[in-house]
Amino acid sequence: MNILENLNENQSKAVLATDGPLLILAGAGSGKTRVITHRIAYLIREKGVPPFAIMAVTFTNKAAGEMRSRIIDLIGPLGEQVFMKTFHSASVYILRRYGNIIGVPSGFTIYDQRDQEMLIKDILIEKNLDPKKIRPAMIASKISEVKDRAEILEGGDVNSLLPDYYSFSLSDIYEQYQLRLTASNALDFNDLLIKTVELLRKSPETLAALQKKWRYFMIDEYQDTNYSQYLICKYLASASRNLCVVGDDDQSIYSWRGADVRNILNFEKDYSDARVITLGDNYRSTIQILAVASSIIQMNKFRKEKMLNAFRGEGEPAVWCQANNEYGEAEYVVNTLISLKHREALKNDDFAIFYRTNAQSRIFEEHLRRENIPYRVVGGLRFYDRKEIRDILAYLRFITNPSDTISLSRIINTPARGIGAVTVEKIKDQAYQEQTSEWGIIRRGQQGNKKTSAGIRTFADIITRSMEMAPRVPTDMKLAEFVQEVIELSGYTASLKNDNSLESRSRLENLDEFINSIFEYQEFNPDATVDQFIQEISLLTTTEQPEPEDLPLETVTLMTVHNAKGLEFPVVFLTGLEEGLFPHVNSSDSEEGIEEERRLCYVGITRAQDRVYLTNAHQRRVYGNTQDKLPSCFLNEIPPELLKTTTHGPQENSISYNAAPTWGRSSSHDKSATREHAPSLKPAVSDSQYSVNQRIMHPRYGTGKIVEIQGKGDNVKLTIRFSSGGSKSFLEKHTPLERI
DNA sequence: CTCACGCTCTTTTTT
DNA sequence: AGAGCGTGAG
Repeated sequence: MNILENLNENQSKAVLATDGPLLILAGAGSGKTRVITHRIAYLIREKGVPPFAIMAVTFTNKAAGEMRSRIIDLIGPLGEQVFMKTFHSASVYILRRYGNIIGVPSGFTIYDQRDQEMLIKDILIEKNLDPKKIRPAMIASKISEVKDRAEILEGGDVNSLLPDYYSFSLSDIYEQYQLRLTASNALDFNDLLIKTVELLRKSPETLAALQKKWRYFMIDEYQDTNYSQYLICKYLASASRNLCVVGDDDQSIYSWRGADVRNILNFEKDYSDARVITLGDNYRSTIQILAVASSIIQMNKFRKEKMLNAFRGEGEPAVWCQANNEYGEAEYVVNTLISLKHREALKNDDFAIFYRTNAQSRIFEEHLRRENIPYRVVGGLRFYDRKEIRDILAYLRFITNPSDTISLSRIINTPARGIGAVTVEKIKDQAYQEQTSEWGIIRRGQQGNKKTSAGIRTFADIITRSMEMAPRVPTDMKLAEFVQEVIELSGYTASLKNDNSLESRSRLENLDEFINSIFEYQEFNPDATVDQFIQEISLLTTTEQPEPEDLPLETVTLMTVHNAKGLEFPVVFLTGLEEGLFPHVNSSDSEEGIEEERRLCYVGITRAQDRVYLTNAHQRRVYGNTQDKLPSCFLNEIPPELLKTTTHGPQENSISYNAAPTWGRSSSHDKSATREHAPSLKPAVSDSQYSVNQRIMHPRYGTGKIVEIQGKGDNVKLTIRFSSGGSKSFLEKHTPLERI
C-alpha cells in the first residue's frame, strides 16, 4: 500500500516533511485529519519510527480515539501504541508517574468546575461572604482565567492580576482556594497543565526521560492552545525538534478559555527553520456553501488573509429562514429535515442541528420526538454530571483520597443517615482543633446523639471496608465488581429502591449504565487501578460517554457550534442567528469578541457538505419571557444573491425584522414577507431609567459609571465601567443599581 | 434531622 | 420555564 496515494501535492509534502519543526495551516475541510493520520502512518511504516515514540495531541478524547482507529485502519494494530491523547490526559499520564517529584502524589483527585464552585462556596462562607451575592461560578471563572495567563508561569505577581472588589479581595480567595486544593490533594483542570509545566522545568531528569520516550510530536488544533500547552510542546520537543503543529487561525474559538492564537501565528518566529505548508483545497463543501462561509469570515480584521479553493460542484444555495419564534424555527427545521430526507433519500445521520447555547436544544428535541425522529444531543449535561453518578464518583474519590473534603461533604449524608449540617460543622471544628483530618475524626466515631453517632459509624464502616477492598483492584477483584460493591455498601441502591418513584427508577437505570460502562472500560484497561479510572473519567467529555443501549444507529445530531468543530455533515442547520444570541450578548462588547463569534459562525457553516440552512426567530423566550430579536449581523454580511430566503410561521403581527433593508427581496416560498415599514437596523431610542454618564453603585462590583445604554424595554443593556477598573454589561431589568 | 413547598436567579461556549 | 436553594413544619 502506498501511503501517499490519494493525497494532493501539499498533503503529500506535509506527510513527507517528517523531521524538524513544521507548521501546517489547514483550512476547513482541507483533509487535515487525513494528513495527520497518514503522516503518522508514514513515520511508522516508512521511517521505522516506533509507534510509542510518537506523541499526538488532539482536542478531545473522542478526536483522539477516532484518529487512533484511522491509523489502525492504515497500518494495523501497531497503531494502538501511538501515544494519542488530549493535553489534559497527557498531563495526567505524566503527573501520575513523575508528579511526586514536585509534590503531586499519584492519587490526586481532579476537580472539575462544579467541584471548584463547591470549594469556593465553602471559602466564601468561611470568609462571611454571601455566595448568593458573590457567585462562586464567577469566582471560579476569574481564577481559571488568571491561571490561563502566561504571567502565572513566568513568575509574575498573580495577586496583581486579581482585582480587589468592592466587598472582597479576589486574591485572598484565590490564595485560600489554592491552599484548599493542596490540602485536598486535588488539582483543577488548569493545574493539570500548570503542574506539568512546573515538573518539566524543575526536573531535568523527567524532561530527559520524556524526550527519550517521545521523539515526534503532532499537535492538532494548535490555534486553540493556551500558554501552558504551548510550553509543554516547546519543552518536550526541544531535544528532537520534531514538532508538527496543525491549525487554522480562522477556527480559533476558545480564547475565553485562555487559548492564544498567537501561538500559531508566531510559530515561524519561535522556530526560524520551520517549514510551512498550507492546505487550502477544500474537498468538503459545495461552492455555494464556501461562498457563504468566506463572505462572513472576510469581515474579520484580525486574520491572515487566505482563500479556500473549492473542489466540489456548485451545489444548492444556502437557505435563510426567518421564523416567527423559536417554535416556528424548530418546526421549520424538522419539516425541512423530513422532506429532504424523503426527497433526497438521506439518513438521519446526515443531519446536524447546531446552536449557540445548550439551552436551545430543548425545543428541537421536543419537535424531533413528536415526529419520532431519533436524535442524539452531544454536550449539555454530561452523563457523569448526573447527581447519582457524581455521588458514586464522590465515594470512589474519597475512598482513594480521604483528604478530598469536597467529596466527603457530598457523601457523608448521602443517602440520608442522620448526619446534618450541625454535625458536619462539629466534625470540621474538631479536626481543626486536633490538627487532624476530618476523616480522622469520623473514623473514630462517637459524635453527637445516638442517631447521629450511629450514622457516623455506618459511614465510617462503609468507607473503611471499601478502602480495604480498593487495593485488590485489578488483581483479585474487577473494577466493575468493586464499584458495584461500593454502591451496594453505601446504601444508595437500597434507598433508591425504597423510594420507588419515576425519578429514582431512572437513577437506578443510570447506575446500571454506569456499571456497564465500567465493564467496557476494564476490557480495554485491564490494569487500571481505581484512582486511575476516576482520573480518566474526570476528563471525559460529553462526546464519549456511555450512550443508552437502545439508541438507534442512525440519529440526527444536535450540538453547540463549539462541539461541532472537526466534524462534517451533509446537511447543517445553523440556528438561533439573532443579535444577542449569536453573536452572544456577552461577546458583543468588544471587537475581538465579535470576531470570535464570527469565527464560530464560520466553523458552523463550514461543517456542511451539501446543504446549509441558516435560521433565526423574531421572538424568543429568554428567562421565561418573550423578547423581540433582530437577525444576526452575520446574516447581513452574506451577499443576498448567495441566499435563498424564506419565512416560517405567521409574520403579520411582527414589526419588520429584515436585517438588510436595502435588499428588499423575498423568495417564492415567502408567504408573508412583504414589509411595509422601513426596518430600523438599530433598536429605537432606549427607554432606560438611567442615562449615560450616570454614576451608580452595583451591589456586587461597587461604584461605576454608565458608559453605554442599548436596547429597549426588557432588553435594555447597560455597559458600566467600574471604579475597580473593568467594565461589564448588564440587563437593566436584572440589575439593581443605586444612583449616586 | 428530613422533607416539601415556594422563592429566586438564571444562560455562553468546555478541557 | 426550570433548577437550586432556603424556610418552616413534622
